[in-house]
Amino acid sequence: MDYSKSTTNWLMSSASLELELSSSNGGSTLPLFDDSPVRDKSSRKLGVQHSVSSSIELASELWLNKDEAGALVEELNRVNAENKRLTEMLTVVCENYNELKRKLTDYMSNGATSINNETWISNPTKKRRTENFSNGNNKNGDVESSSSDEENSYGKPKELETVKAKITRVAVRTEASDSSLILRDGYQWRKYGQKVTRDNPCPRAYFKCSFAPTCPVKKKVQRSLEDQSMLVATYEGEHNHPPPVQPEATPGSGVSRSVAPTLGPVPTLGSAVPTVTLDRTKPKPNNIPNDTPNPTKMLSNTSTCSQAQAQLMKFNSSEFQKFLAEQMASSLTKDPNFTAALAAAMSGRFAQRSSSD
DNA sequence: CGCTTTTGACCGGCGC
DNA sequence: GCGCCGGTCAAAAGCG
Repeated sequence: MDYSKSTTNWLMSSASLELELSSSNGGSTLPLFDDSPVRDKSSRKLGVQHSVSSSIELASELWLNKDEAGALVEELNRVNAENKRLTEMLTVVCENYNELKRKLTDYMSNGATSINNETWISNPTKKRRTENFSNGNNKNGDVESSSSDEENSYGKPKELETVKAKITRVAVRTEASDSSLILRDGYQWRKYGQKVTRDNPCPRAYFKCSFAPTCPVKKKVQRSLEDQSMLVATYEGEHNHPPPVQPEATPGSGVSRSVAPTLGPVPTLGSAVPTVTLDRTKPKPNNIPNDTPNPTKMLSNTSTCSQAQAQLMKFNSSEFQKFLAEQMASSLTKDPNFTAALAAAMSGRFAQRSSSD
């Protein structure tokens, strides 16, 4: 499990941060993150330079009025300068990210052992392999080696699965008074069952991803045995669709669906089942919607990681949130489709005005 | 009316 | 083979 990649994916997807980090005069590419996934180069050639030059040509083609074209050029230059400023900000964020990643790697290699919730329950009579929903604590220390297809005892014939289901686990702290088993992670889930299991008196709820009809991802949610304010969710499989763009706004609004904080793609399971702990009891910082992915939460493990958390507090700042919003706006200005649509709309207005004059 | 949740029944794996 | 157990199904109920 690579927490840094999850964070990277979140950063890349949640705020349209696919920026071409080229300076306005040079165009040298600055890598976003050390481990940024390899992307189609052609899809990244969307710098402001392209927008400016093509827009100027477009403007000169569309309008003969030099004043208006000049105003447009001026505006584009302003956007260009803003983009440069944002690029610098993003560079700082990237540096912080890389530093944080390095510290996290050190931390993981030094003290934090992999958390594996998949255990053999020490039962003298039964050796049935069970899950431990008690918040990732391995009671007997007997760690089973990886086997991510543990949940194949379904009632229906197994589908032709050549790839083993990816399993990951997320622990979420909820209000003590909150007895529901709804865990909002940005996806839409359909509950299809609930069971009381032998090792935990709290019922376990079973969910299927309902955002896409063919999505195979399932989720099990159960309260922790030790700390019943902790909800432990186990995700199985990988979403075959992008996360919903609009997470559900408020709990309890409209149809009661289980929509969870966007945790990004279900992380790949290595030899250990990771546990990510979210704390939903704390107040939301700075206008962050309830279901907005939060890098701090995403990287907070069940073990304390004060150094990493301190670093990640930067991501939580209002400045960073503002920065994300600005990046989205910036991404729009760099989209050639958006530019063309804007030009078409403006040309329509100018044509309308000139005809009315 | 359509969708979701609830809940008892059913199925298959596993241990004895 | 039997019983236990986790996981799933599907009819009924609930809800907007």
